[in-house]
Amino acid sequence: MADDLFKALADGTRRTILDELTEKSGQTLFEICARLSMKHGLGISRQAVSQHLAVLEAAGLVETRREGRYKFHDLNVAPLRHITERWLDPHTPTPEKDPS
Amino acid sequence: MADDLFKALADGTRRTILDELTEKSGQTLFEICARLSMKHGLGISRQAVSQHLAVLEAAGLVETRREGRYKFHDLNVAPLRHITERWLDPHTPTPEKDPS
DNA sequence: ACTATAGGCAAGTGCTTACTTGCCTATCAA
DNA sequence: TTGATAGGCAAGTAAGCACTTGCCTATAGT
Repeated sequence: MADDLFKALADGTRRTILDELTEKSGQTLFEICARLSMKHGLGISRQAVSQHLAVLEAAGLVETRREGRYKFHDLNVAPLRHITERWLDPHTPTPEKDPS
Repeated sequence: MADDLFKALADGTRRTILDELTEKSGQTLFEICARLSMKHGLGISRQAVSQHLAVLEAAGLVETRREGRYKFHDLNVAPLRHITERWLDPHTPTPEKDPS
């Protein structure tokens, strides 16, 4: 749960994708590919981006909706809100389950 | 910079170490090893913990001070404070440098 | 001096992961 | 129906990472 979230954030390309979705939510896979290539000079294949989006979706950071042949990707920042609380607020520690 | 931080947080054992340092700051390597083993049932070698601490230190999350043959590890939560701001506050996006 | 304790260094191993390549399905426009 | 566009699936590769093993240094107690 928390593991998926931190693992998703561990990759720089995925964080850049979150940046792009922050700037404009509801983008398609191809739109994200184009932006990564144009704005960030990332020479990355469509499948690689697709796999990154799957990781972000598994972490709950991205939600998708299908419309015809398009699939739109929306950002969900809710999981990000309290991920650092367990260390920033020493009064109410929320120890994680031992890593499995 | 931000990459080191997120990479450091990506591992569950390292997050548990941060939990332990939150509970009691200024622990030695052996003390941390003992706690991981006792409280969390982690069968992990001293060197593994040492390497985790090095990663946390590179990320700025842990600071160390030597005293005689002891080396104490202190938690520094400052880097954690604003890591999600770039996505939580859409008005002032802080786009990361392209991943190197 | 000898021994125990606290820690560091470096090479090796096996699993994970980011990425590619190739092919396949589905929707829309002509 | 044909062709183009948007996306998915699966196997393979190469690099990264967590962890171990073995040995070495330094401080402290006897």
